[in-house]
Amino acid sequence: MATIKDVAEKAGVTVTTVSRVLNNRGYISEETREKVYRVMREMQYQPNEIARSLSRKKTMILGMIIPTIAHPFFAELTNYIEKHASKLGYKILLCNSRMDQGKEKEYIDMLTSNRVDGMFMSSHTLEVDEYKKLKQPIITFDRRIADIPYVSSENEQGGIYAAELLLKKGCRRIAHITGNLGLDLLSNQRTNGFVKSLRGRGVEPIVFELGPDVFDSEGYERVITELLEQYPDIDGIFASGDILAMNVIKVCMSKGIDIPGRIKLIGYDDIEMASLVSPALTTIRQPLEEIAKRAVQLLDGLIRGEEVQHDNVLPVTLVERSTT
Amino acid sequence: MATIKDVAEKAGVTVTTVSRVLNNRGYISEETREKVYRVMREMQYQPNEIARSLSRKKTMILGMIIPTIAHPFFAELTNYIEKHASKLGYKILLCNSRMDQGKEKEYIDMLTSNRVDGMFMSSHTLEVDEYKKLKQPIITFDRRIADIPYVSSENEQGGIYAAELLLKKGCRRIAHITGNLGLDLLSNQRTNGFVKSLRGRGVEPIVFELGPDVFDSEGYERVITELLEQYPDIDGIFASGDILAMNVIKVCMSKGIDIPGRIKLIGYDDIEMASLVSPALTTIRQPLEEIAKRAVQLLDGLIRGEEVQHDNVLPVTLVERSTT
DNA sequence: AACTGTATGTCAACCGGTTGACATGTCAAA
DNA sequence: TTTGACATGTCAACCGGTTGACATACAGTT
Repeated sequence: MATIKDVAEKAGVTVTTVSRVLNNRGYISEETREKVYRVMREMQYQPNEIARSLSRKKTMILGMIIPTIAHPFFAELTNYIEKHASKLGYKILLCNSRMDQGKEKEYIDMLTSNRVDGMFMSSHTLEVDEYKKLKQPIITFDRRIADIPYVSSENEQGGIYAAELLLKKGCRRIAHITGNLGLDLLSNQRTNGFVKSLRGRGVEPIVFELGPDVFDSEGYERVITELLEQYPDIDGIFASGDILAMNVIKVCMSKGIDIPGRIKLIGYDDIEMASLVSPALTTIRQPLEEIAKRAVQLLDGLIRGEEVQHDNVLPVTLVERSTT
Repeated sequence: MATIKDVAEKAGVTVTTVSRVLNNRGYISEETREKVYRVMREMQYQPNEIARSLSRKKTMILGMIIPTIAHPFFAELTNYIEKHASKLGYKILLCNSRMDQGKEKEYIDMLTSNRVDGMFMSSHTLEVDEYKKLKQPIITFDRRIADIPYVSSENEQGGIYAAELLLKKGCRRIAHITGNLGLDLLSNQRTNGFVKSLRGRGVEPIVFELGPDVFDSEGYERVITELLEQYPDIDGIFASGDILAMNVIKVCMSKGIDIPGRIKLIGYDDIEMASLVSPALTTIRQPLEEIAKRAVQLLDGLIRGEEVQHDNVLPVTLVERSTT
């Protein structure tokens, strides 16, 4: 690969001049500028970003730590993160923690070693102290950790919407299936809002919590089947994620339970798939692109050394389709 | 951030010794090794990978260029790529080309500038020559470009499986919906196999090709609706992707067309979602994890300067579910 | 004639590691 | 006593850029 020296020699100038052209600093005549650019093109010169990063102490790389990119929610989130980050010139290093503490820690160290300018954390398997130790700019999703700025959505309100809709539709025997509540995530507030709202109307929901290790369809199906067998009179279900809700549809189909006829179902997130499945899923929509955009703005702000807003809670909306 | 010099000073040794400890080279006494490690821990030292990369001329980073991570097929593929790449110590830089030539070119340049050790290309909007120019180790998916090693699956066989199943189920008025055939992808062979197989049995399929810009659900729906209205007597459809097939289900549902009653449907890929939707999708399964694993092995081989196999075509299987 | 703005060049330090060449010293085996 | 494996140190070049300090030279103003 050609280096800045090769370019300088061939163009008959010094590396300082080439560097000036490259970085638009100091005085450069139009003539020299063009000559340098021409030589660069001829030699197919690509400046070595590694060397630049080293001397500038800036990599323009951001780390994205998520449980798994295979999950549509994280895939869509990451998609928007990449979209908005690339507008500002940042690249994304992808890290799938697979809900494994060891992997998550390794990835954090790796990102630190690679001197990324900042990181997004959407996997939170570690202890709070582990995160507090980190000195790099960080934005978390759906989790408050000390003074790390976070982005989330009105989780409690989402739960309330779900409760109100199910009640309005006449459900009285209502269940809620949620991920592991032990992880101290803001998404647990969905459960709070839902339960509180129902109790306020005299309905005591059945809450089913997934184990910490349940993150695949088989696990979902097992839990859902169990729920339906244990409480055969259920007439409404609020699942804390769309994929989970789709599994509910699947299990109900296989058991001949009609949705929305016998059971009304509400999901959460509004991933693209939600409007594709049959019956189309009623769900609580998180503004994914807004969330991503905000997260990118915040992280960029932190990197620039600005003060940024600590709490960033975006509104959710009820999207009614065919499962209610 | 602490540097190797700080560590050396505090440990009372030279940077050479610390470097030796770090890289396990030369003679180091157990005593010194431990002392150095202890100091590293105390100072929370993380070696600067940027500096290492610069001097070693190796970044251990791989680029992954795909149309969009929001599409479940690419999300799952990327997931497995990351899984297997990380086992070998590689990290993944994520690049969404969004089917835009400009973006794809920018990303290739960016990856070159960042001196990634190799790249996976699953977005192919550029001219063949653009790819041939590249000197880095590259693996492509589903496209043959000169002597760049590629991984794909038995696309033609997949098409044949689909044709045979539809015929066996009694379909006679058969349609095929496929992505843009102009892109010179191996996946176009699905169409070849399908069409050839049907013709061999005296059935002439209706082939609907998506425009080069169609890559969203609305576009899909429009085309599918058009197809169904233009040919109301269709009794079998082979869609060249599962997401596309799910859109077919959606449109049929909305038009009151029963699947598999009136129309039998086969998808392609077998993404996770395929078994989740209702009715569960009959599809041609690509061995995604195997494909990813092979691609990682190949790229790693190229990076190590080994000779690797040029053609890597993995078997597909028919997965029969409820849409046929 | 003195000054100023523009356009380059020269030189060298720096970013934070890696690595090779070579020197020195210890200790145990031959 | 010699030899050689082991353990560390010293020194400096190198990876490929960035950047500041300073020098030189020319053209146009005042």
